[in-house]
Amino acid sequence: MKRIADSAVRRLSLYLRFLEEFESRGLTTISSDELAARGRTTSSQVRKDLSFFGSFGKRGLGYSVAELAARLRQILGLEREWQVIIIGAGKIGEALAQYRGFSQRGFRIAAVYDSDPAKIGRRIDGFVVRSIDTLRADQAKRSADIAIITVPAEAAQRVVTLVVQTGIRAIMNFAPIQLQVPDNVAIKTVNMAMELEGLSFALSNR
Amino acid sequence: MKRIADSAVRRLSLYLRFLEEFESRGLTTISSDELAARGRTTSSQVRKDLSFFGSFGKRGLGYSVAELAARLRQILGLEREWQVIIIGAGKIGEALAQYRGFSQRGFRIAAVYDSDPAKIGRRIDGFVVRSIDTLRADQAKRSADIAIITVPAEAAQRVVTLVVQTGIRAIMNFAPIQLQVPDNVAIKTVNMAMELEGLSFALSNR
DNA sequence: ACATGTGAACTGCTTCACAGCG
DNA sequence: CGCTGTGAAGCAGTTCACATGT
Repeated sequence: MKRIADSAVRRLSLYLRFLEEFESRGLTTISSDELAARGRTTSSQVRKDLSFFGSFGKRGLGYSVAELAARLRQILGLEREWQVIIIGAGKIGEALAQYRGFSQRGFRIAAVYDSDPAKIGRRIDGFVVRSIDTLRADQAKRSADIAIITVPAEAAQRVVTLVVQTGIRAIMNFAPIQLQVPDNVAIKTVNMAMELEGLSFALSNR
Repeated sequence: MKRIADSAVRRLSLYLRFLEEFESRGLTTISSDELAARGRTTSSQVRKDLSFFGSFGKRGLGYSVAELAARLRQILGLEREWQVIIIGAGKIGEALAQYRGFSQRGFRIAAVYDSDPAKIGRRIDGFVVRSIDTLRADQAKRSADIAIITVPAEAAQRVVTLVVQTGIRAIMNFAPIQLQVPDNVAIKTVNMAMELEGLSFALSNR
């Protein structure tokens, strides 16, 4: 099976959002053209993206909203609930711990960790902050699927190495640093300062 | 002038980070090979990216660390300070308001806004939350450059339209929704749930 | 008639390879 | 001789255009 582009997966997520929106408005059928308009892309793009996984549409008619949404959830792995842990109980970790957008989509926050004794044991948004030292033992019984890293840059690589050792295979990194992980671990880095620099560049070059 | 790829601009930001790291270690010269190794790319990629803006290297030698860093700062528009406002004083807005990674790079948080009377006037991390109703008047005298949107999805489009009206030409959006802006406005959307879905996809397809 | 699904064409980013210069 | 700068080649992602099914 040929590898699908990262950008295509992002678009699938988008399409799913739009389908849910259409579904809640009571629409039962949608064309690639309508999906494209909603997502600022082209109808060919939509059809190509979908055709990668099969043929879900009816010629002359379009796609069944419910059916396509279900298929996308399946493709994206959203039929099950994923257990997520947050490492780093600073402001950003705290914000993510209570972010409703995650649980809404089946990402369940299982625990929040930190290494700072002043934070361990504190309660934030319903979670008692646990010591990072308990992570390994916790994972042995609970086994979370995804780790969100919100520790300072200096600590990030050490934390990620530990996280990978406990068997976690997917990481979302908010530390402004490029992390080394084995090939079989998926990692997405969100570097907010870098995004701002992109805007700075855009402002400076017009 | 040919348009440069978005991915290339991201890499320039990365290179600058590495250069600063090298600089602090006292290195004065660096080759495209060494930069590439640090950034998980290739030396040709590095040279191509840089050659887009001129020739900064010395053949047989490499690049002057200080000179290249300065040139990148100039290219990225980081020689000046940018005024940033945050709209939405929820947990995420609050986390960003105090995030040191921004000020470190010359992005100065000028104000935090919200529309909730319960939040307006409250002090968070040194900022008194201002009413969104004062934004237009504030902008007339202060004129921020960049707006970070951390309001709920339902409010985001309305807020962005207002922000654009006040003359802001760069937006970083954390609301999980695709926003409409005029062509002359730069916008970067960070959709954290969508990033997690990318990880979910990766976990489901191995 | 309408909208999908898909090869083929195209566009643009990345990698290669080497001439050019220090 | 080493490393840059850059055309040319290669590759991946996007768009086109049309045959196909309903």
